[in-house]
Amino acid sequence: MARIEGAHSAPTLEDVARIAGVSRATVSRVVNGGTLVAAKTTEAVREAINELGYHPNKAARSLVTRRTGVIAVIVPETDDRVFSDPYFPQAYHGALQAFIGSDVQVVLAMAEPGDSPSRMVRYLESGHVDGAIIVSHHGPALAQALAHSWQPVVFVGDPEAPGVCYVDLDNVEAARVATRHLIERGARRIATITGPLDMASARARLLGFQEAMTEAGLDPSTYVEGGYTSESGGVAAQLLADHPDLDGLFVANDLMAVTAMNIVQALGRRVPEDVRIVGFDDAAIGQHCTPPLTTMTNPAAEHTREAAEMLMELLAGGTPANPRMLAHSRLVVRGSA
Amino acid sequence: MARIEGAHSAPTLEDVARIAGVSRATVSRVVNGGTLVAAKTTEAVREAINELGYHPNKAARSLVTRRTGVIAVIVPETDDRVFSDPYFPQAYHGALQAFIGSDVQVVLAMAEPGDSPSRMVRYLESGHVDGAIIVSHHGPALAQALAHSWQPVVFVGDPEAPGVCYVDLDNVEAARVATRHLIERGARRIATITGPLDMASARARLLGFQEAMTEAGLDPSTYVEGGYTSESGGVAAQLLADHPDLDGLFVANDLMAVTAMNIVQALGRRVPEDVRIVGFDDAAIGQHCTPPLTTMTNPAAEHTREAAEMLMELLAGGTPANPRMLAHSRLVVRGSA
DNA sequence: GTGAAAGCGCTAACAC
DNA sequence: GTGTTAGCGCTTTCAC
Repeated sequence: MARIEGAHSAPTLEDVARIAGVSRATVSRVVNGGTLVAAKTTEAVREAINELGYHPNKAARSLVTRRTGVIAVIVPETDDRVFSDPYFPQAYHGALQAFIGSDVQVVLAMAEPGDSPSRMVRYLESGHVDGAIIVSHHGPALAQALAHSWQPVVFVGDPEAPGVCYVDLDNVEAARVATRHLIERGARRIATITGPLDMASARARLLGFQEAMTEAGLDPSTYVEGGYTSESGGVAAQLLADHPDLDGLFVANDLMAVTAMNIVQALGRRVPEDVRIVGFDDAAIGQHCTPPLTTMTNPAAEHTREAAEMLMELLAGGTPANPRMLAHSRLVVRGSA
Repeated sequence: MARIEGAHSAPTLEDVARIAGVSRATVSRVVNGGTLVAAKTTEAVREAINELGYHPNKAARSLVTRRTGVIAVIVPETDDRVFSDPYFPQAYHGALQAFIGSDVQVVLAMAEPGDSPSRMVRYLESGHVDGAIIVSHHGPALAQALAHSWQPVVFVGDPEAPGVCYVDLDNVEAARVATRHLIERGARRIATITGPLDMASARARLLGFQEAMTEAGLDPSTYVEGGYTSESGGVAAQLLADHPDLDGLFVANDLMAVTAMNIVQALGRRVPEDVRIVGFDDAAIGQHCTPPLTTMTNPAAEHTREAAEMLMELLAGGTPANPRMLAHSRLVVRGSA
């Protein structure tokens, strides 16, 4: 390696040690913790460090400690989706908060949904990160692959694989509440636009809808699958074409709900007079449409914060209580129902 | 995966070498490139690798190569801002594209604007990344600090520090074009809402506006500073209060422009009949408002893609042509002017 | 309280 | 073609 002497390579422990007149071991002690070292020695080392602008080499350190100090929030969605659904920033923010002050770095990794689980497992095992929080996974494949690995991983949302840590919301109950609200407001011919049915949350919300409908003696069979994206709310047109007498709509997230509402209105129905609509997630976008969207809260940041706690336990060698279910989602009544 | 040896530590080169009956060096050769190794040896090594589920240890590798294989897109803005302005996803996406297939990982790092430049320099020197693309910096402090470091870094937007690589748009010219369009459409009493004036792009757009106004013999002095955020478009109210006869408005980005348009309309003016508005960035949000927003394009993805190319040159030890100015911004005429 | 010394897993000369 | 041999910069027993 043609590393010319005199060329500025970063200062090492060795350099600091020489200048401070101590051994590498001592410098190392000062850098990590500083106890068990004489005050004046510490002082001398500190000075040398400043003088040199010394900075520990991460690679060398993590080679021996087997820790990188980085955890990832992994979102198996395309980046444009991650950036267009306000759920994700909230989720990311929660993880960030949990690690504030703890000098671990939190990176956001977006994976294409097409990516094989093995590609993600490989990423996790590649040594870039110490552990991960997985948000918005589709199907059990990834979790199953991870279950056999020894990677510290926590899912947000039911991983559908035994032994894998996760935190979740009671989506079934939340959907029931939303649907009952529609019914209370007088809706009878109610449909739901679901999320992608390869996601547990989407299926749970569908189930909750169906339970509430059945419980009220109404027909629970009308639903169409969406994709949690704004555009996929467009299936509302289809719904209305097939069921012109529709008078209630539970939409599995707000992004779709706003689109659906626009379509319903464009098709000449009034909201909420003709069609009542309840969304899910309590996204900001729902506050600014006309009428404002009635919705269910979905504390994404709390989820990831909780997941981060579990991950820290895992990282510390512990076995966190699993799963961790969050307090129920709340109904936010605004104008659309 | 037959992980024997009680304690499951990950398999190493050594393990592979032993099983394949070759030396560590040979395994290393196979792992990196594979040339200069006999076909059958390669084969044997490959088998051993699969059998063991071997995966190179990143820390060990980067300790010797002095490369991490990670580059960062650094955005010195709060995460909520990064997630609310569509400019950033585009910028990030461009960087991602540039590195497709090149097995370097691109991480998105958001730094609080309050962060001292030294904190960011420290991050860059910490060894987590090989280099960085800086997007949306405020003021020259960071670039100046970086200029004295030997970190490979490319800025998007004028760093205002000599010797620092960057790519930029001709914001002055773009603002001129936007302003002239307003004038052509009959506006005479025109104001501008600028971006944060600690950013070079904001000042350049202000300058372009003033030049175009002066050139047309109009009063160039009416402007108010915004923050490139949606809320900061609210300064339009102030502007209209102070200048009730305003008939044209150049807004330095679309987020602010849409807010400004709403306010203008709420205050009883028609757009574009009473007040003509031109925005900047060509964000999707501008297409969905009423009337659709006339705006200037801002190819964020191209910028970062270009920046990524420069960064690769830097990383390869080259000296890229600097700065790199992108093709001009284009006027997109829609309904608001 | 401090130093000496042994690696962590890998790459890259340099021999053969 | 392949093996041998030095380290990369750090942490961490284990003596002293």
